[in-house]
Amino acid sequence: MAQRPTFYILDAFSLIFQVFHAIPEMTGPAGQPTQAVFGIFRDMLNLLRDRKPDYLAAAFDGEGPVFRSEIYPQYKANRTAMPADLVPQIAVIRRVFEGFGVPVLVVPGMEADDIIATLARRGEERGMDVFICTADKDARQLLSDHVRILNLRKNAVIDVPALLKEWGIRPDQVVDFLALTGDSVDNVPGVPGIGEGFASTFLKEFGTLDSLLQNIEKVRGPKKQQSLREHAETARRARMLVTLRDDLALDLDWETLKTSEPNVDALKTLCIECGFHRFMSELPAPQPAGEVQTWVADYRVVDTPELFGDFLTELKRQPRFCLDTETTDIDPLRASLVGIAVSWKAGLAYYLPLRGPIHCRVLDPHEVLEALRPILADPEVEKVGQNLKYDMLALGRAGVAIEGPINDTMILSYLLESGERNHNLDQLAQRLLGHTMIPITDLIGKGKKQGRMDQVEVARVAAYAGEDADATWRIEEILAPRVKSQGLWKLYTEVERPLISILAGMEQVGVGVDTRRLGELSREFAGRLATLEDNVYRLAGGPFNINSGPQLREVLFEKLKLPTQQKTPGGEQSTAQDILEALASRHQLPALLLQHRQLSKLKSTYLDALPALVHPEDGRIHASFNQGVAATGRLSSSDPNLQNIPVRTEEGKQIRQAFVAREGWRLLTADYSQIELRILAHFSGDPALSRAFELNHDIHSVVAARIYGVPESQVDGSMRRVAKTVNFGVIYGLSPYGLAARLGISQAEAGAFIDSYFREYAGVDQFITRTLEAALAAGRVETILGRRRPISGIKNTTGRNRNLAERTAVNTVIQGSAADLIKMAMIKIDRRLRAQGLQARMILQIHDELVFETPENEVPDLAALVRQEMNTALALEVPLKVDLGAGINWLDVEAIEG
DNA sequence: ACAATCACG
DNA sequence: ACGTACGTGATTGTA
Repeated sequence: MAQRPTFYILDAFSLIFQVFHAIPEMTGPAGQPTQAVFGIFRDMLNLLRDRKPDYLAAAFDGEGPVFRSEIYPQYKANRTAMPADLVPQIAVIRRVFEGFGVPVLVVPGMEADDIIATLARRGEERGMDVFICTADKDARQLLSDHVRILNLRKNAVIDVPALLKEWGIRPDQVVDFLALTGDSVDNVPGVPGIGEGFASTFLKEFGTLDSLLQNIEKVRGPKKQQSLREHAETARRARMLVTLRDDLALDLDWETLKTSEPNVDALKTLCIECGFHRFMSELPAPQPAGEVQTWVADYRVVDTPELFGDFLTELKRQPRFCLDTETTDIDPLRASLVGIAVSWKAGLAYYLPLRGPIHCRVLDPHEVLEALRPILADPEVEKVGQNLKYDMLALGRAGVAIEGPINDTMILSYLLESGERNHNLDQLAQRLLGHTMIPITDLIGKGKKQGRMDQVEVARVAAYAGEDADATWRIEEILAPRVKSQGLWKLYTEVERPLISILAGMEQVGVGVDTRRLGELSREFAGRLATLEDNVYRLAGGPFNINSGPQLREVLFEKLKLPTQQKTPGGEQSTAQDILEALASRHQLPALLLQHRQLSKLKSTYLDALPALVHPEDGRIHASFNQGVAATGRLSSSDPNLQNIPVRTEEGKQIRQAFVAREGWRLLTADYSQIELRILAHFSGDPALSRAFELNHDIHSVVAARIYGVPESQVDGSMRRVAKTVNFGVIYGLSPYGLAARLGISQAEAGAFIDSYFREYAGVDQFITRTLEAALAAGRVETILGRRRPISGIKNTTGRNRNLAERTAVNTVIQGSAADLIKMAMIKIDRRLRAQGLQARMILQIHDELVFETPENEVPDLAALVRQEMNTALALEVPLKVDLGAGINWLDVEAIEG
């Protein structure tokens, strides 16, 4: 059967508003707002690439009065004027459509919806498969066998069966459905008291709105009856408003609606104007013949002893150089060296092959490493690299250390753009040099049949590795001056840079793991899970996959008819923890599900996953501590994440028994007590808060006493719990809604607590105001050591982006300053450990906690040293407090009194 | 690849 | 009138 041609109709304003609100504020090089342009650009790229439409059109609303306003003057009256940031973007978006060759349709006095309806009908009549790209619910009345709705952002298609599933109705019932429920987006009224659920039930029973209104007496519930009687006329009128016209007299030339080649030049110009560098490489057609980006590159393979001798002579003359190691594995602690690339001048690099395919010439690894050793350790020679921690570990494994001054482009980039998650070389090269790097997949492939670097021709590895070293060198020359001129050099040289080798050391040492204990716990949990499953199936009336969201939803909300509480961002009924906890009072099943969830999470994420990550050579786990990820300045941990080992529940805690010190050694833990609240006290200078810390009082009880207005002796557990939640709220960005949700109280009550808190702690209120003012003025916030994070959206005059921006601003100052503090402590402790010649090693960092492994007899010395350095890492206006403990594993630690 | 969920600070 | 607590990473199921 012949494929039907496809016709994609874009509801321009629907898409524009959708992306405008979904994407955080963005600005182009000239400071102009660009996020809606960006979103539409991306949608167009995706649409053309993934769906390859045969026909395309974009519909805009026409100028002039709309016939619906004549039926109902308030139509769309609740729409605020278009946001000021969006207005200038519309013209640019029209250029985007133009550039991609999308015909734009506008009919005076007609809304885009009616144009779309007409296009859809006509397309269907011509035998096309029509897809309407819109977020508008009205469009659902147009659904048919060959007309569907495509949500571009979710890439989800709504068709007739999907409509039946969601609303329980046919397309011809959609207008009646919307007439009942109303449509707040267009200010179509609807019948009060009738939501989607009732509308669906009524239409299933009565078929149409008219039939329903004629049989109001048969409707169950007197209130519903009355509301229907009172608002019958409104509903009839609403139906007229939502009914789309599919009979406009459009003079269509189908030839012009055919998808045409994009105008790459025009789109490129637009990308440059808007600063969309990442799109440049995704544009379909090749570069125009005229100018060619020149990447002058001279990459030399050093594969004979003579060449290596010459290379070494040159290298020794360099005060600084860039290096990049090529290995067999992305995990440096499991990797073997394949080669080393070196550069000290833009456009020039040398590659030293150490391993390769059998027919390729390589150098003697031992000789190369021995020759490099003194240079890599030379305190006078600066080593530049991208993610040097990797090279330190990979070379460390081969017995060679990188010491002395270093310079890391990944970290430089992170300090400049802490909000960016990607500081990898490919992106930096693209952004800063306009150069597209050779993808690693060109060499080793991808997916299942991925090869290894040592099986690739030396010449090809040399081109790849040379480019890496060369690009890194060039990037350092751009970024280092920027970091200096931005006033971030001190933070770089005194905190981030020294931290690199400390983290490498922590990863290299790793942590001991008792895999037998993990196995025992896994078997124990498996047994408990089996029992739980039996009971779950019995209560559910049959077996199903408890881990499957859709299956679980069916059991809870359809089979057992439990009330649905809340939807996920994707529009599904949520089965998250708090929902199940609320449902536990109505049925036995949710409580069992919660237990099952907890145990299966612990088993799969920790008990069963950790043993696989134990290193075969030393039986320890070597996680990564990532320095360039968290936007606030925190570290993160991965492979495995050792910063989220369970501690909050009894079941979870047991897993910590499996993290052990070696024979005769101890684990020593040191955590900052209430670090974020102390930092809040420091910044706010609030006397009440500061005094509580000076007197070493229980902060949650103190706050409880003040917000309840009672003496501390009268604070009970539940008051303390409320105060604790409020305290956390202040750090995260307090709102009545959020506090109410967490405490299970009304927003009004939550608001009262917040007011009370800010009355008692006026300094905190002022700190928040100050922070927001500074954020608004500078577009960014700063931590105690001057680490910066841009706050986008803070200038929005309305809406949720603004609120999010404000919460982010306040939280970043506190969380980021705490991160600065513990980083300082790590550096000072590391120095003291070396200076005093202790054998103890720092092995973990968990945001406000450090874990060390130490010979038992060094415990007292280490404890004193750690306490002192942590307490004095930075001079704050309030005292710091550190809790210490030591034990043979991470669970059974005994407190060390200071 | 993405969404939902949940482990931690 | 909206919908949020901040910051991470891993696992699972599903498309």
